[in-house]
Amino acid sequence: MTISIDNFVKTIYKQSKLSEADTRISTVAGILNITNSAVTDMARKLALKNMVNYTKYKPLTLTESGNQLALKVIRKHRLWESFLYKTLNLSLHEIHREAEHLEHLTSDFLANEIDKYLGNPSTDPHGDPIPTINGEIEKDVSQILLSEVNAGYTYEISRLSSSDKEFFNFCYSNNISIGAPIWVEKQYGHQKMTEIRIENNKILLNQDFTKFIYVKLLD
Amino acid sequence: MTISIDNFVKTIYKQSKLSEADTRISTVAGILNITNSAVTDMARKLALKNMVNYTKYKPLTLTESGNQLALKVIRKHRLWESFLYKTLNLSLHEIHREAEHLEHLTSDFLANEIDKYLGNPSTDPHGDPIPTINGEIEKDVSQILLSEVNAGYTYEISRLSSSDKEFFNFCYSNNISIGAPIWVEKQYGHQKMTEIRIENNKILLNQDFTKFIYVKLLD
DNA sequence: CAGAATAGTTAAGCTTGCTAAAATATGTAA
DNA sequence: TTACATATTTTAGCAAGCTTAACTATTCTG
Repeated sequence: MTISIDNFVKTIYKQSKLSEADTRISTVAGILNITNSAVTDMARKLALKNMVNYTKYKPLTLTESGNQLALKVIRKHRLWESFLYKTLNLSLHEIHREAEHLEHLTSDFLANEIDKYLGNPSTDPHGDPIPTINGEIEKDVSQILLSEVNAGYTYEISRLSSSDKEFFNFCYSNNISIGAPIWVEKQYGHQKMTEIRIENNKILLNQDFTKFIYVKLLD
Repeated sequence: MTISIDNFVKTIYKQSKLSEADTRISTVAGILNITNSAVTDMARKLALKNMVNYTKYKPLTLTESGNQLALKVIRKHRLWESFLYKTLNLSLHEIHREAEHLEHLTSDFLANEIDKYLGNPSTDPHGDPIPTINGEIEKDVSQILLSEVNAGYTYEISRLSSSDKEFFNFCYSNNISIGAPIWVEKQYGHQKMTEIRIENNKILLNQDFTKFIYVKLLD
């Protein structure tokens, strides 16, 4: 497996979680920053290798072995993030940036040694779950995207699932961090905005934020 | 810079230290496990990029910028070895194997963070010097290859500069480790063998070992 | 110093992972 | 339901990093 293939299946994996219907050629091309034809090309090649299901003009999906590869890459990514965070004390943005590269040249052996060192953590510093060595990933159904929660309740932030520097800068400045309690004041359906109250500050978040923040209902 | 280029300049750098005259196309090809024509090809391309000095039929040498790139790669390699050794407690053979991959996808930023974490070490766990961020590398003239020392003196082992698993297995079994004192009984010039005494055991080492073990004279 | 052995070069060709441009299919709005 | 906009596919082509095979230069040996 090459770095290109790693990134290709990882992208399909993640995009499928967001929207199966929108895991289309042009969407994947946009994320990977390559042309549509390069994506069509790769999709065909990976279909031959039984990693991807490809039907002309249809959204892309992963086969079971494509799925397992994606989970392996994500596992390595999140283990690196955890490891660099713990040892070197880098920021959430920096660990992502470095892990994005290291994930591709990491042996299963090394990933497992890092996992052992960390005590087999279930999540990384962003709160994202770390797939196990067997390719299982925990789906915590109690976690909901902030863009989709009901207004009028208090929640606890459980994941900051972004990779963008500005995102984390904003979160840091506004005390949006994992474990912090927030009150959801109102959801503006049409404008796709969410009004929250955190430490007595009122903040209006758009989907650039609320699609990356997961919360749990506090009872 | 690509992984191929990293490995190419690293190989020329290391081979040049062993023997400038024998830093030839076929020698480099043998080390990289590619054909002579692939080496000629790459040498030409890197000559255009001003990394390598290439004259037909002559040994390869690095330009100043090729040298700097090689030192950067070696720095990252040795920092990774040191970091994995310290945190994960891997063996000398394992750290080499993993660093061999990681060195290529490591940002200067990350290398510097690792360096800071380790307290700017001057050598890695093999005893090999770590180039500085400015591309300087310490040459300790008091260190001599075991293949070249005079018999009849006691030395201290200062470097085990190999990457071979069997090499380290043998060293481990015979208490050959950094810091250990050894008595050099005899040098057999013709057969290229060295007879040493370590912890009252007499061992005859050939050049597969003595070309990778550096020692310092104990006074 | 000739000739053989060895090393190096050149040429042609392959795969991977892309791009650009042209052709075609799909979806949508009038 | 046509017509257009958009998405996708197809075709041609390129650079990197290789290989194999044929050819040529260098070096070693007798």
